[in-house]
Parts: sequence; structure tokens; C-alpha cells
Amino acid sequence: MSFASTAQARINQAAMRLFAEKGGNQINVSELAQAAGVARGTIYNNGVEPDRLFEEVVAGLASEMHARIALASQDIADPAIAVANGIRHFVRRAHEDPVWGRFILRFAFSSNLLRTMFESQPSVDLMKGLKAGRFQFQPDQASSVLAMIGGTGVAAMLLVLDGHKTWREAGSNAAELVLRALGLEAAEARAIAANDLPPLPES
Amino acid sequence: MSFASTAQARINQAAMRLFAEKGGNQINVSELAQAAGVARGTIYNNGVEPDRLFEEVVAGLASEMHARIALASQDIADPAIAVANGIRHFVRRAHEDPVWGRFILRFAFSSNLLRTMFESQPSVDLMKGLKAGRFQFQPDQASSVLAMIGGTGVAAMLLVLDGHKTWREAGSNAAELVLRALGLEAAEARAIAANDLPPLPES
DNA sequence: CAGAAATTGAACACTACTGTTCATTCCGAG
DNA sequence: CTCGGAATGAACAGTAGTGTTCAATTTCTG
Repeated sequence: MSFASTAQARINQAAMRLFAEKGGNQINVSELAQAAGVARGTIYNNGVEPDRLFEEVVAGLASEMHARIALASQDIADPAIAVANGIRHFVRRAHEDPVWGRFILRFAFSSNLLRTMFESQPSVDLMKGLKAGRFQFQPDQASSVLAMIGGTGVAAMLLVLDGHKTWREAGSNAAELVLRALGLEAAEARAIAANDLPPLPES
Repeated sequence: MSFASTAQARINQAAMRLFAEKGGNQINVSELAQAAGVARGTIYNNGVEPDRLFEEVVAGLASEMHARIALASQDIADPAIAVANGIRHFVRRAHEDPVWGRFILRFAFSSNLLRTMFESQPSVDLMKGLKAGRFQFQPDQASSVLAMIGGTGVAAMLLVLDGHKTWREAGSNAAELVLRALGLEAAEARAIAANDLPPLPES
């Protein structure tokens, strides 16, 4: 094959859409074939095992996004900016790829792997910021803070996907609120959350 | 029948559990019968229409919780306390009824009706608090603030259901962080979030 | 343009679930 | 203790999905 764009990619993309629409983690192979614009036999030819498809989709999505977010964070000195940008990257991407966004919304709170994706980078930034005195919270509240960041981010994605807000507004508002919860002054939180958001690096 | 506890109730409870486990919104009638400890015929006897079962479960759950939360809020003068208690009621209930909690987690961000349930009361309290100068945010940020409250609450429920925190900790932390995001002083936010939580009124 | 590789779609035999019916229990209220 | 409504579970025919195979065709590649 030339490269990973033909059947495999289309099948994966279609699977993501179907999972997002139906909510379950099992899939109808005939439907998948039709959604991917591909013959039923092709699904099997490509070594797709329906039972594991969900996990594969989640794993692929999670590792890709995780890598890109980590790249985006590595050159940012201020943990407050890193956290704010992380949230906004998710929100913007939901806008740019609604299928991806809907998939996340559906499974954010039921797939552990997915949760790892959007909590592992914030976890690092959070601890950095706590030690540096940039954030104010008790160390034993860390998991609650992480949960708030994740929950707020996902909720902001929903606002965008439902057309209630632009990705800029939803992303900046979410980031601002999180930074305030972390103890930043309202004015500074607002300023950081409104910065230009650099493009998300390719992994 | 004596009263509404026999088949209907068990079927509904089992349906909630299955929906929460499987994620989809369609159900296998044979499986439902088995999970409810009831014969397959009984499902049909009780006028259950499999296609509408999901909506019925959601609607019942949403209206019940909505009514109880509204009751709990009506006598609370300080919007900050109302918001904090609302979040904590959800978190505690997830602890007391894990099936209910898992159901909410699964569908919080994909069922509009469910979202209404945990955003309508906060919406009222939020506006009250904004007008009273108790909360600091721009009026056009209201929907983002609501989203943050919902997202943070749901994420706190997850912490409890996964056994990472007690309901008291997760609930208080979530409430505290939300109040801080709303502009309250850290000390006051902490105090309000740690108050004794009254029982949730019966509807 | 020829050969290799991938894709197609029809065909196979199975299994599982569907909605619905109904004679047979079961069990609680009078 | 007996009567009646509720629950049972087996039976039915029909639909739809399953995994798998394979000759024919299309589409790349060298």
C-alpha cells in the first residue's frame, strides 16, 4: 500500500463515528462496512477483530493526543499557561474534528484509558505549579483538581459541539475558570486564558 | 398489586444497570429479563416498549432528582451554599446508589435531558449569586460556568465510584474548587464546602 | 503495460434476538 | 380455602447479525 490512508484509516474513522453515535462498545460489522464505504469482506481482510475494535480505537486516539499534548507542553515554562493551553487544545480540536469530539464526550467518564489521556499531562503541570507556589491547593486535593480540569474541559467541548459557544470562547472561559480555581488572580487568569493558542504539534 | 415495587420497579432498576454497563441505549430483552429476575414474557406484560425504555429511565431519573434538588435549594439564602450543596448531593448519592451514579456518568454528556437535570438548579442559583454580587464572572460566561459546575460534579462522582475518594472528600473538594472559580475567597470556599450536608429531601 | 496486491460482493451455514401467544402455575386478598 | 390477577416459560416464525470463503474485478506499482 502507499501509506496508511486507504481502507484501514477509513474503517477506523467510521468506527469512531459509530461508537460515538451509538454509545456502546460493540459494533455491527455490516453497518461498519457501509459507514466506511467498504465491502463487508474488506473489514475482515484488514485483520479487524470486532471485539477489540473499540479498545484499538481508544488506544490509538489516546496515545496520539497524549503525545501531541506532551510535545506542546514541553517548552512552556509557566504551568498555568501549560494547563490553560492543554484545555484549549482539546476544545479547539473538538471544533475541528467533531467526530473525535463526540467520541471523547461519550466515553470520557467510562474508559480509563481515555481518562489517562487528558489527565496525565495536567498531572505533571499541576505538580510543577504546586511546588513552584503558582497554584494554591492541598497536595491531597490533587486528584480532585485533576478531575475538575478534566470535567471542565469535557464540558467545554460539549458547549462547542452543541453550537452554544465558539471554541475560542468555550476554551478561554474553561481555562480561566480552572486557573481561578487553582488560585490565580482573576485578571491574570483571564489574560492567560485569552492568549493566542499555538497550533497543536504533530506527533 | 400492593404498590409499585414488584415487577415494574425491578425491571426499571435492572434496565438502569444494564444501560450503565453497556453504554448503548438499546437493550436485549432476554438479558433484561434475566437481570431483573423475571420471565421474558413479564417484560412485555408490563407494557415495556424496549425502544422507549431508555428515554423512560432517563426521564424518570431526571425529574425525580431535579425535584429533590429544587426542594433542597429553596430554603437556602446564600447561592454559594446552594451551589456547593447541590454538587455534594450528587456526589453523595452516587456513593449511596452506585448504579444510579454509573448511569449518570455514562450519559451525562450525551443525553440533553440528563444535562438539564444537573444544570437547571445551578443556573438559578448562579444568576441569583451574580446579581447579589456574590459571584464574579461576566454574564456571557454563564453557560461556561454552568458547564464547569456540571463537569466538575460528574468528575467528582467518578472519583467516588472508582474508590479514589470518599464522597465527603470528593464532594467538598469539588464544591470548594467551584466556589473559588466563582470568585470566593479560598478560606470561605473551604468553609462552605465543608459544612454538614443535610439529607436530600424526598420528592 | 503487465503483474501484484487489495477490494469486492455474493454465498454459506449458524446463532441470537425479536415480538407475540398461551396453557400452566403461583400467590395474596377476601 | 378459594378465587383471580400476575407471573411464568415454552413455543412460534421471522429477521438480522455472525464469521468465513472465494472467484472476479479494480487499482496501484514498477
